[in-house]
Amino acid sequence: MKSYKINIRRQDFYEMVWDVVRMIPSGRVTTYGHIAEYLGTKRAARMVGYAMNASHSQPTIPAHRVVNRKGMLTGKHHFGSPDQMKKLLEAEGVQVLNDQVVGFDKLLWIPSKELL
DNA sequence: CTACTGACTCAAT
DNA sequence: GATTGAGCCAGTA
Repeated sequence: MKSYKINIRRQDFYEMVWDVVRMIPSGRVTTYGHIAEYLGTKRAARMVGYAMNASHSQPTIPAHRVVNRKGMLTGKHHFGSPDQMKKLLEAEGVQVLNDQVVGFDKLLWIPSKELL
């Protein structure tokens, strides 16, 4: 694990986000806000989503495991197909109902707590 | 350089 | 409790 929280300003923001997302265990999900918080800037939740948009070049980024704080699949439309995200989640054992993660509170994976 | 936008979140009404 | 407005940072026009 790298020591973040200090170099955060812009340069490797995307890389850090990607690293965190890559660490998300299969069958678990996390939120933009938690990732941003882990990176130090809690208010950079939007940037996390922005980084996700740039993760298209990074096939190893399970962006489907990243949802908003309510567990809603807000970014599903940015996948190839709107059903892609749901499909990927279900393939990992995550139930998705009405664009929302079922049992989101249980499946929530917080980097700063789970990873430590 | 200023303005607008966005896979977000929080606070106030 | 649902809806609305403002704050936030980075990228693009």
